[in-house]
Amino acid sequence: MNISELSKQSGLSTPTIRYYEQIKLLPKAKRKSNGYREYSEDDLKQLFLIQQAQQVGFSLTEIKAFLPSNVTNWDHDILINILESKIKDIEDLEEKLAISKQNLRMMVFAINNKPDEMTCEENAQRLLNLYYANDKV
Amino acid sequence: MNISELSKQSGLSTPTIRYYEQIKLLPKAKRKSNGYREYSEDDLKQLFLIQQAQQVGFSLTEIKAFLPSNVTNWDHDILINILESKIKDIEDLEEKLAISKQNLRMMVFAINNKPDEMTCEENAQRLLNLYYANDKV
DNA sequence: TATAAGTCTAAAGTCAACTTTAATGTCAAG
DNA sequence: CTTGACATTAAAGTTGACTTTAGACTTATA
Repeated sequence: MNISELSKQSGLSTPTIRYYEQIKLLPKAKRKSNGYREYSEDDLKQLFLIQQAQQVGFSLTEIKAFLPSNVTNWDHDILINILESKIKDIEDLEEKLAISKQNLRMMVFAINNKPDEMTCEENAQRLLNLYYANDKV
Repeated sequence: MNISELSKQSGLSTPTIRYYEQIKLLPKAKRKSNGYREYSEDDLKQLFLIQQAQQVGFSLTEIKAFLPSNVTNWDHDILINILESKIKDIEDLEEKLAISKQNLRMMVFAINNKPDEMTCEENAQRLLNLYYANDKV
């Protein structure tokens, strides 16, 4: 398929796809006789993979390290270590998310239950303290 | 406390703290007679709050919107909506994290269980397909 | 066959989130 | 009373991840 088709299917713009090739996040694309890039389903899969990793907070440089295509030459033990440290990163992030969610819920609660005689400023102070109390847990 | 003390306790550099003031993520700091900024525990709490929100993927602009200090003038219903949409964002992210973790685990598994007769290239292809299969679930 | 739509490249521009630089002022220790 | 650590500002520079621009070529449509 042409680049615009890959763009449509992946949801990434054509310049982004070319940019990914440039920074070696995608292999150099095969070219048709006219010079146009030619893509396969595998490229599409790889773009999905990249987007997914990106959404959970990995930088493009980090992603490069564990793309299957880059993985083939690697020492298996090192690779497994990288992967497991990524899993650990995700688990750390999951914990942080849980805390943040808790904080946001507390905020909603505090706003819904502001004592009538409290000013907005006092309530803001109260919120900050609620947050902080939770951070320390 | 002085800016360097706040820096130490918050883990943010002093230029970052000044930058946050500039973009109004922190209120204009009180000044001592010599012009030095003077900070309180509340500022520290706010910096922790900011860092936490940032770690879970909110931009500084987004964070500004739901800082207690900016929240005081807001319409409660709008604010509650913002907060609940943030909670929703976190829950979406949690789902993505779970999928990614699953994918990474699959990758570890695939690497540990590469059939002996398979080349690295074939295994890379196999990995990509495993990922993709999982994305589609 | 002209015109629009798609592709190419290289290079420059953008935006967020900082960091660095430069020039100057203040304070604490020897 | 000077030296070194800390403070101030405004402005410029950096990095990551793209996007936009410009000029040229190709392909599909009226």
